[in-house]
Amino acid sequence: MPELPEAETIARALREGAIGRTIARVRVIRPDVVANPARLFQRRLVGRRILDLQRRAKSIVFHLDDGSLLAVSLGMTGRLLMYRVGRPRRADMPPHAAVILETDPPGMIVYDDVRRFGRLELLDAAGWAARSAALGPEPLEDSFTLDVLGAILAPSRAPIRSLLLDQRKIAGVGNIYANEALFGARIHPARLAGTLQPAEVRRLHKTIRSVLARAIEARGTTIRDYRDPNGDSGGFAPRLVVYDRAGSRCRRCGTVIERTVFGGRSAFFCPSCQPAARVRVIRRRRNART
DNA sequence: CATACGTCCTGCCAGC
DNA sequence: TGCTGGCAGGACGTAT
Repeated sequence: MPELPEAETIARALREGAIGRTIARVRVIRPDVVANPARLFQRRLVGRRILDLQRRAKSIVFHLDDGSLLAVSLGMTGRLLMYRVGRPRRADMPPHAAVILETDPPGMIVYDDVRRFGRLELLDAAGWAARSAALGPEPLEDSFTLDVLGAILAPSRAPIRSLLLDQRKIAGVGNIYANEALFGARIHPARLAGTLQPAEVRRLHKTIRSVLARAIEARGTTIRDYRDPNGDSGGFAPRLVVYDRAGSRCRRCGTVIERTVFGGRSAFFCPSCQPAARVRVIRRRRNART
């Protein structure tokens, strides 16, 4: 569930509370969320000090004092909860705690995940570099220019919504913000990426960045499960214009928002503001090879 | 190579 | 009230 803005919100909050702490004890309650063998994961983590926290795509990355990195991918329902002083009372423990890091000074960082699609992975610097290299550019960085987006879209035959979800192409965009950015750019989600006109690419470049930035300002979107490390919901849900609004009226034109499914995921759009692809001539070039 | 689809897992909610 | 089917913010592996 959590996409770039939610992961960024979590990383920022943990920067406040977790940097400088030493991991004193590691409890792996649900080994299936740990990518490493659980014993190894525990042994390597205990005694490490947290030097820094970063976000990459939808992952939160702990930088540890031996040069290793702990990458946390939240899946659909993962949460990183921070208890700055001591430990929560039993009744206040999150119900689906999967991994618990007890810290010194006394405190806790709890990874909680109902569905357990998330993963915690401890990597050395080279391992993390390889993972990061497999991901596309960060859409909020200055290096993510209009030309960079154009070069990603042009050769693709995938529906634009599917392409936006492909982390190897662009990092951090998930289903909520893909749909929101496409509405802002007035592009139907099923349009084939390579068929977008220059003006449409320009609009999309702008709306991808603006919707992500505004969502970070609002501390993320909570549809149901998302919480920040303090347990608080994000504030962006009321600003969603199409996601999860099928049957409601478009805020721009009043047309009823529709929902359709492709690539196994829901797409939401305003059929009036985001018209389907024009009937287009199918151009097929004869291939030289068989 | 690129794209499409099923799968992992639990809980919630609408509809009957 | 209780049950059932559908659906969920992700991403990996396999098929085509």
